Amino acid sequence: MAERKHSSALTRKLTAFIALSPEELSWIAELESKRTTIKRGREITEEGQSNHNAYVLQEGWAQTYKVMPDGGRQIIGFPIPGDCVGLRSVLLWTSDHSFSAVTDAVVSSVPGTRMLELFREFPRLGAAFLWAASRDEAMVVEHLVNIGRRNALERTAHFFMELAERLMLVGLATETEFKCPLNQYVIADALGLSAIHVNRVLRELRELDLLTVKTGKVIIHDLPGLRKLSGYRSVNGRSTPSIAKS
Amino acid sequence: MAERKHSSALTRKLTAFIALSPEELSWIAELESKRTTIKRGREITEEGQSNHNAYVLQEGWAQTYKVMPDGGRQIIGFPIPGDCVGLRSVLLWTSDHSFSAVTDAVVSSVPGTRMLELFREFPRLGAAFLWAASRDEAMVVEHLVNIGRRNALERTAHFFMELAERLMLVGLATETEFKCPLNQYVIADALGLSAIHVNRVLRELRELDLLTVKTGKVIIHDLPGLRKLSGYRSVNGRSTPSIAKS
DNA sequence: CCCTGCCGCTGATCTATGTTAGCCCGGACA
DNA sequence: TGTCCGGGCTAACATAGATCAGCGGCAGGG
Repeated sequence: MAERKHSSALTRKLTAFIALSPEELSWIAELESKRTTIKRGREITEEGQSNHNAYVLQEGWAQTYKVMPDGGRQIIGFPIPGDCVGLRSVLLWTSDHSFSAVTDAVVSSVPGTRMLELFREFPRLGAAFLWAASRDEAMVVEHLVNIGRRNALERTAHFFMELAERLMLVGLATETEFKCPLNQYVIADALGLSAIHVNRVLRELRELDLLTVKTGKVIIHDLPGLRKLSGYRSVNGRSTPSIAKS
Repeated sequence: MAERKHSSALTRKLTAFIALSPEELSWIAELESKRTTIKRGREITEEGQSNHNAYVLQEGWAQTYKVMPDGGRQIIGFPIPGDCVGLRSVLLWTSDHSFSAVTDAVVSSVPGTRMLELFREFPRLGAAFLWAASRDEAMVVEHLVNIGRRNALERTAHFFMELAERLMLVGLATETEFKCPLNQYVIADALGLSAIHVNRVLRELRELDLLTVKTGKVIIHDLPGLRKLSGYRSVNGRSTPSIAKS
């Protein structure tokens, strides 16, 4: 939709909320300039460190999660390009989750102190990041409701609906299919289920002619059916009140 | 700890992160000036409205939640005095959850537009609210992990540990007890369990001499035991990197 | 005073999901 | 070419937690 000038995913996202000055834009660009490639599976932050970076995901899939004492883990979310990870840790001065690459990925890492400087120098960016953080929080809340109050079938369906919609917004999905590198173990850790049960549920979704999940690819057979089953409500509508005067 | 001058709970919270100018303080004070009392059980925002207010809880207990199509609901959190509710809805331009009073409560309501003006006039407050929002998000994440990866007993124990710690920070709990107006149905909706099962679990916690939950009051018998059972990790440490120069 | 409704509490049963223990296939690698 | 490994897949069995049905106490209101 929006004509995408050649700009980073992050600035494209933020400008949806607030018009950024050239100076602000160039600072952000500089923050993002230091890019690193990370191999799939690599963990980027561990819980409990105390000197923090923030990361902007540029390419690839990642996951944020917490590990339990018994070795299990709960995946919080799957950042996609343009998403910011670890800002919370910077602000709260305590790393409360881990972050790793699901596929090979490219990230820019920003020292926490730089991030705080940025807010000092360009306070308007505080509001912009607040808006972005609110979107993230809304996603976590949705995830919470999904796990707390839906059974495995609805839950899984809902999960893929949400994923599809997010990816569509970035042009990475169509109405009928999208690429998806998540295996059943990862899906299980995200949905609070066992991998075995995920397998059963995926089979059932397939048998109901709703959704087929193969390695690397998801095919949507019956969108209205899925929507009905999962109680999914799209989060559309203009999502930008726009605090910029003009 | 901090000598509390007579200031609102909200400003006390925000100044923990950033030093506010007198002008900023007075604006916030004005925002908070319009107070309303709401009766217990009253719902303040419904999902799906489209003209939004933000609320600052001043006194009493509240709950934020989503209702499911089948009538069930998932409680997201229990704001306590000083917490801001509905900011997300204002920023995202879509009310994604409901909010109601658990006890009689006092709130200040702030029209969304005022809130946005505030960020335009005093951009530094954007960073301050971003910090506050990060704290909220961390709580939701913790809640997500709790529901996704702990069984009913651990989950319930963890829930009360967290509650106790939050209330202690505001001086509303001691190491051994605190007032708590939540009944078993509400606890169930928060933990993603049935009320019946909550009852059983509370009985078990009592029989294990860990925790007694009575109407209106929670008594902690064995803090280390609870901590061990629930895998609770305190979220202490200075939680303020402080972006203010001085 | 009795009625009503809320809340805590319980036992019996049912079911969704976890656990254990595998098989099979395809791709990477020696 | 064979072996190893990750991942999808399955069946049999175990169990945590939901559901159903109901009791009793207590506070508020007519």
